[in-house]
Amino acid sequence: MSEVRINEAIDTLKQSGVRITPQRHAILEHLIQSMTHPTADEIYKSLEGKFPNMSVATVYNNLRVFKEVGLVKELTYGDASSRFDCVTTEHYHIICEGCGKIVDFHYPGLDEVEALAESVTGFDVGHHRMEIYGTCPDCRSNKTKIS
Amino acid sequence: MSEVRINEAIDTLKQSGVRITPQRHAILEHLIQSMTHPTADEIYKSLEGKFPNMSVATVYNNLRVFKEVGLVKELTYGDASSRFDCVTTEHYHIICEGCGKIVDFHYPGLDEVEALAESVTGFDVGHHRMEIYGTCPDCRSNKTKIS
DNA sequence: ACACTATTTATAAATATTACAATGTAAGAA
DNA sequence: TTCTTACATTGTAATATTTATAAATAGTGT
Repeated sequence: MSEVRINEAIDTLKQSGVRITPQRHAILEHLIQSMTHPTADEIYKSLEGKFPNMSVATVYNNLRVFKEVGLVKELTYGDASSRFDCVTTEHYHIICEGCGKIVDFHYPGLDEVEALAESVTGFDVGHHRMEIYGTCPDCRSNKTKIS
Repeated sequence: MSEVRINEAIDTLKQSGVRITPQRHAILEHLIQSMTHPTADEIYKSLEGKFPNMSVATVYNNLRVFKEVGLVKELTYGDASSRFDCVTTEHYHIICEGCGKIVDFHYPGLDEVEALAESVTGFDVGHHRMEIYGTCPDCRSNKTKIS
């Protein structure tokens, strides 16, 4: 279960010399257990019960720490809030333009494209980002009902 | 030259029933001629000379109009300013993590990935976004000099 | 136990973008 | 042409996300 994954994550943190505070544990737990890709504010709000006087800054700080260690990826969306994704296996995201839902889907990894880009542009390639946009089944059926 | 492309873009706008104001013409011209992918603020600043009392809001408004017509794509980067890219041929971007430079590079288009995502998730796929991150030749040579 | 460092908190600040009301401008009808 | 109406622009205020900072707190090692 997610127990295992939390412990793995904590080990990773310890190995990087990051202290495990109660707040960090809770944020990590929330990230791993929630199947959504929460925003910083969603995490903050969902932990208000357990930590009535936790600060939003703490959430942001620790998400940055997790990012630096490589446990978490930030998905940026312009003016809107970033969403945070606990990195486990290699996967991409498909995003519903109707309701904003984000669904994971697996794909081999676009190594070819990286290689080509590298040779064409002379860059040293580090990583890439890919997202697919569309309409999820729920939103599609809602649309057809209306029309 | 870019003359042609500007006229094509203006035709597209006219066909969509969008008025061609001096400001719109200038923003469009700047987008097409500049090989960079400017931010709204960069466009605003670069047109201050010609239009001393143009408002930033005008730039944002018209970029939205251009986006709706499909002439322009917005590249969002979290908290940082969005950049705007005049859509011409199908291409992707490689972005330098050192200096922020964005370089275009052409690639066949990831139709396969879209198809797979569609069948796996049940979404109706509309479009996708892909970006590659790395270090550009300039930044790489700067780094080696220092070390 | 003590000194030192990392972390959290609370608040203020920075920044990008949007909303809104007022003014200006262009296109069509009379 | 002149009136009317709809669209554009301007200027400013508001919103929202994220970061910076300083003070308070907790944890670690000697």
